This record gives sequence, C-alpha cells and structure tokens, in this order.
Amino acid sequence: MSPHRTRRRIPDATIARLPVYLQILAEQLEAGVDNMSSEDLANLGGVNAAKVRKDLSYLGSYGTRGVGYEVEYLVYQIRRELGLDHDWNVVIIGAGNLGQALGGYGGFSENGYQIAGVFDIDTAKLDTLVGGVRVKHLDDLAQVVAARSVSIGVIATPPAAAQDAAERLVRAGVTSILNFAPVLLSVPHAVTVRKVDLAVELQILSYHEQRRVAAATALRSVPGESGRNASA
Amino acid sequence: MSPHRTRRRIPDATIARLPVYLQILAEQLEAGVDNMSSEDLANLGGVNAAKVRKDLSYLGSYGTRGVGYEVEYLVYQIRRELGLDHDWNVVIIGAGNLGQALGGYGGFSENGYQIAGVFDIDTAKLDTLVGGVRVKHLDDLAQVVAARSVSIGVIATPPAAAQDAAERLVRAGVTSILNFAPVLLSVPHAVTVRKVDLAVELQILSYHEQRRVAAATALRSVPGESGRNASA
DNA sequence: ACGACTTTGTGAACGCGTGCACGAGCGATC
DNA sequence: GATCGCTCGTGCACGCGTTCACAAAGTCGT
Repeated sequence: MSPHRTRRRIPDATIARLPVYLQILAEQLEAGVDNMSSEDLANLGGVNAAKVRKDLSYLGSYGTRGVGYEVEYLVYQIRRELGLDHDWNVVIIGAGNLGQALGGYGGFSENGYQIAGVFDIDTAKLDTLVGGVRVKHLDDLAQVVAARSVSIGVIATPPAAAQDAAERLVRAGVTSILNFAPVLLSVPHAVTVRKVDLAVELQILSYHEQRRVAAATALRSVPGESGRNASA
Repeated sequence: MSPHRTRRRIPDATIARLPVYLQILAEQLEAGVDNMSSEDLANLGGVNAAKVRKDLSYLGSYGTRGVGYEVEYLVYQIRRELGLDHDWNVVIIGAGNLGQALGGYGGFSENGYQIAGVFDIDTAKLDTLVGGVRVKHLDDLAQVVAARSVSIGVIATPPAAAQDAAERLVRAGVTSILNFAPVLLSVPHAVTVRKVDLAVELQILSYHEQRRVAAATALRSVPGESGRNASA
C-alpha cells in the first residue's frame, strides 16, 4: 500500500538491461520522439521485443496496447526503479591512471552521480585535481563518507591495495562497491560488489579470436569434413 | 585428430570464469604452490567447487583424482584454450582520458597483449605518448592493423565517434572489439563485440542501494510485517 | 458505434547453466 | 598388494531466464 512498495523481485538480467533501455529512451526523448513500441526499443537495444516487454512489465503496466510506451513517462519510471530519482555520492579510491580517467569521465554527473571525493595514499598525488575535486588522503575517507552520506565506492587501486581499500570503504559505511582491480574482494554479506576486469574482457575476446583461427585452420586442412557451417 | 582440435563447445559462462581461475593459478604458482584442489580454487575464486570441476572438465581431464590439479600444467592448458599461448596485437581508438588510462594499464603486457597503436582524430593529441607508443591519426589505422595483423580493437572514444571507429576497425580487418563507449555498435555478424559501460555498472549498484533503502524504510514503518529476513 | 488493426502483457514451453550426489580412479599406508 | 581416504569427473534434477504465441485492450478509420 505504500506509494512504491517493492514489487515482485526483478531478475538481475533485467536490471542489467534497464540502464540500456534508459540510455536509448533518453536519447530518443532528446530527439523529439515521444512514443516507442517494444519493437523500436528492441531494435535500438539489440534485443528481442518480447524480452523488452517482459522486462518493462516488471516495472508495471506502463505501456498502451496498440500504441507503445510513452517515452518520457517510461524514462521517469525506469529512473525511479534504478534509484536515479535523486543524486548519489560516489568516492573513488586510487588517483592513478584509471582513477583520473574515471574522474574525468562525463558519465558520472550525467546520470546524477556526484564525485564526493578521490582518495590515495601516495602523498605525491595529494591535492592534485581529479575530476574537479582535490585528491585527499585515504585516512580522510571515513570522514567524507559520513559527512556526505556516500553509499557507492569505486576501487581503482593496484590489485595489492584493493582489499584494504574495500575494508576501509566497508568500515566507513559504504554498501556498494565497483571494483576495477583484478582481485576477488572479501566483504560482508550485506555489501554489493561488482567487478570490472579489463584482462578478463580481453581474454574472452582472444578466446573467440583463437577459436576463429582454429576453425579456419581446421576447415582448410580438412575441407568439407562436416556439413556444418562456421557461422556461429 | 589434429593436436588441439575444437572440443565440445564451452559455455560462455565458463569462458568468463577461466580468466579468473588463470589469474588465481598464476598467483599461486608464483607463491610456490604446485598443486591445488577444486575446492582451493573455488574458495579463492568465490565460486562453487563443483562448478570449478565442471568448468575445468571442458578443457579435458587434467586433474588427478585424490590429489588435485597441477598448477603449472593447468595454467598452460587454460592459457592455450584462451589463446594466450602467443601474443596479441591490440589497437586503442581514442587517446582521451580513458585511452590514456588503458594505455598505461599494466594488465596488457602482463598477459601477452601488445599495444600496436593508439589512434585519435584530434590533431592536438597526435605524437603524444600513450602507453609507450606515439598516438597516430585514425587514418593510419588500416595500415597498422594490416602490418601487425591486429585482431583486437579497443574503442575508448566519445559515444558519438564510436560507431565510426567500429566501422573503421571492421574495414581494417579487426574481428574482436572491446567497446567502452555507451552505445550499441552495429557490426557484421562475424565480429565479436564486448561492451563495458561504467554508467550501466553504477546504475546496477544504485538499484541495489535504492532497494536496500526501500526495504529498510518498509521495515521501519511496518515492523514485523513479514517473518522474512532482509539478509538477501 | 463498430470492425479492423496494432501492440501490450503474460502463461507456458524450452534451453542453458548451476549444484548435488555419487561412482571412478589415484596415492598413501601398512 | 590390498585397503583406506581423498578428489576428480559427470549424470541428473532443479531453477532461472529467454522465447513463443496469443488473448486482452487500446486506437483509428469509416
């Protein structure tokens, strides 16, 4: 009965696609489109139309049969579901290459993420500017997190420092962590961690690449061995 | 009959975990560990032991019952499967913040990825050094890709330039693309694309964060409404 | 007002990946 | 060399997510 009470649980896979829909819808809204069908969205998002409908149905019945979805309203609903109806304060740990790149990335403020602080232990980096904020010492983390009620932390440290960074974040009260370091973080159950690992991505690509080469080689050495086509 | 012919198809989910196992195994090898059980690996990798065994079984039967897996040999086998038994040349498109961070990232060379070139259209950036190589104009892409048989391209451009970058890569003969721009790339069927989107990651985190807050609020306003625990 | 057309929302079937449970196989010990 | 203990490899059942197919519900034209 509360205004927006937790609906039936939304699948993780759907949650991962909502930001994509949101991105597309926002673009289209900007371009003056005020109504879209699930098929329009599916084409632009590179997915199946039925999947789009099912995904959106988890938010509620916000479409109009025979017409489609009102872009502006849908943007509002998705943003609300993702918690984008208010700003989030984010801290970045690590002011190296990656930390600087993240700080300078426009995508933060665009979607309502404020950089509340950038931290490092390297005294040489203190007070340099990253993403418009002055780099502070890691010891000041807790104070900033508390003062600006930060709930999201980004770890952009070398691998060896990542676990310590995570522990400091958790101790300070952060409950969501985006980890760019190639290590598995050990955190309490209640903390959400997402990992982005460049090396993993590259290795997945080179697997497919290697497979392509192997397939081509096999085809050349034993032509017509099987009737199967290598179109996968 | 060929030395390493394509085995049964390996699930994508497994492929995504192999780099993680590899990382752990390499670390342990470095630390002098020469044998590990599936449970050891599972603990360090944050997954289920049965899953580890199933994953590794796709590569072949490289374990010894009653003992475990020989770390060095397993590293070799995983590296081979992922195509890491030789170097890969990689090009980076975009010498902005992100391109520079990627260029300076150690994880490239560590795993046998060579940066064959960094490209941009901004003439102000030409000839600056990124990751040890001089930034070239995007028009020189095809020549470099051909000369050094590059098969992997990384797109680190602003969103508006990403599709053009992708097309240039494809035209030059690149068949695997790692896309950091928040847009859906349209490429031929035969090209593999993986997308890494910071905004998406943040939004997934804030969804969970928002959900946590909502749950806490609901709990406070209607205490003991249900017997369920909020430990998920 | 009514019928034709369009598009949503969803029940149901399918397929893939996960986790369990257990047999098979290897090493150690006596 | 037989027994015991340990760990791998895998068949099987389960569950989640995807896809299909269609009824429900709205719009538009006449």
